[in-house]
Amino acid sequence: MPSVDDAPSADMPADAPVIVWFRNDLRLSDNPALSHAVASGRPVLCLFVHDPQHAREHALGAAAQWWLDGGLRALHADLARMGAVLHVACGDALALVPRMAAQAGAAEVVWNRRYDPLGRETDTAIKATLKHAGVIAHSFAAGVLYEPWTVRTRAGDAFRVFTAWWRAARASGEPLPPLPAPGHVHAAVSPGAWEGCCVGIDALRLVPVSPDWAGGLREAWQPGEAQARDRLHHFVDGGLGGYADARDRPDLPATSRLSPDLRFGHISPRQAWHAAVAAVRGGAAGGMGEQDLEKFLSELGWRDFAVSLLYAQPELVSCNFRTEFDAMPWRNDARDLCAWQQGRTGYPIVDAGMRQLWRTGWMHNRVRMIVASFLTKHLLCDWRMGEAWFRDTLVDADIASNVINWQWVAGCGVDAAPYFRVFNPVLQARRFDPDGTYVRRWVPELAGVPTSCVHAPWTCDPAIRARVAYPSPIVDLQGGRARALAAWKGLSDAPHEDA
DNA sequence: TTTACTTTGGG
DNA sequence: CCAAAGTAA
Repeated sequence: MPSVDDAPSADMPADAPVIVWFRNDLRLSDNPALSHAVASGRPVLCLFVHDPQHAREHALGAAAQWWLDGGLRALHADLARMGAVLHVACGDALALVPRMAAQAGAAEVVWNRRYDPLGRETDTAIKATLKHAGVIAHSFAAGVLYEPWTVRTRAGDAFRVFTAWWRAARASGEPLPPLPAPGHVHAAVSPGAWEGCCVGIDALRLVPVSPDWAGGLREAWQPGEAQARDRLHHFVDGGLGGYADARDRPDLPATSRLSPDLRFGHISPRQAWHAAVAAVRGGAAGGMGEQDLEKFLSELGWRDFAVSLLYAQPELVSCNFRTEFDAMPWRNDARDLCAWQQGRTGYPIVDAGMRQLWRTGWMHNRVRMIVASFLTKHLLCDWRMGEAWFRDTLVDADIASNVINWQWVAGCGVDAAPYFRVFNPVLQARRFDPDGTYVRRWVPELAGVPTSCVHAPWTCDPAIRARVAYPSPIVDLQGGRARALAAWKGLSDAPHEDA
């Protein structure tokens, strides 16, 4: 998998094109595959392949498809400014990419690596097919700070604990400085034979039409590399002041909001890393923001850690890391799940988060943990149900982060200790949304409720309650917690490795 | 990346 | 009485 030097096709004419196959790297800067293609001196063909079947079965939910539409349009426009064209095909990449390479008489196909199980399988097969056909296939590292196989224990195993993994990763050196965007792309003439399979972005039908539920997404986001760069600079320009603490506050604009940009590669984690380091260490603040910087870098690290765990164990997309959880007596109550999805649980912080997700395709990180704990603990719903909902509704939905973090919250993942993570949604809300600003923003029914009871409206004065149309709690917190701990204890009685 | 319950010590 | 600190799960 690490970069391979393939037999050079010396017999290829000098004007045989290079195909840059874009996937989760919709950007021009710090794009090693694109830079390699430009540096080769050959004419360049830029290609994106959408596989609806693959997308349906694997992690490209409806909200992420909406983002992809905007991301492709932005990349198309950015490439056009460089003098190049983004060719958009629709179908099975395994069949299309080798065929299109042959039709174009391509000397080389290049891409930036992906690490999810299905992506790896597809890319390995395509690489073999291309090589067999005498076309050079070359892949690059661009989507992570540290590729999964580069961080290993002394015994050569994968790490299972973040802090140990992070120490080893950082000891392997600083991530490479980002590459500049090419100044100009020498585009190849579009092969006539590509007409048949290149359909254009509209034809992918990535955007919802009837009903058009994406209004909230359009208000909240503008996909694209330029917008990602703006978000990054807006975030780091303040020197990350207070990030370490304020990042937990959903009522404050303290997080980077870069998750969808990283998911689709409008920005690379290396760019985020180096921009943050430069802003803090280069700034006048001296060592002041060091703690905030470390916190932000470690959040980038968590993203890589999830990738490396899934790389080591692809079955974690659907199997419990701790197999004793296979016996968990999930209730999976359909009405509970529905109330959770729609933000009608009667717990304001949970409902606010779920409504923010539905409306904007994104949820604050702290609130993600609260709603996930509530679903898997208090409602005793299988984490896979929550994972599927997040996958379909988050614009930043990423297989590795999604499954690893859901397993972590549910207690069946690495670094698990289930009883540590029964979040009390009322206490969490009081601590991290002390004025109720976040809750009132997303649950407008509670706008007139005083702060003293906004996170637990059933405790309000009856006169206030009577004026507020807001559901009663669907589960008792104490009872739900006790039920979850009892279910977990039932598993613990069975033999397992550690506590 | 927690909670809930107990103990302690100051008022 | 209450907050802070300790601790078990």
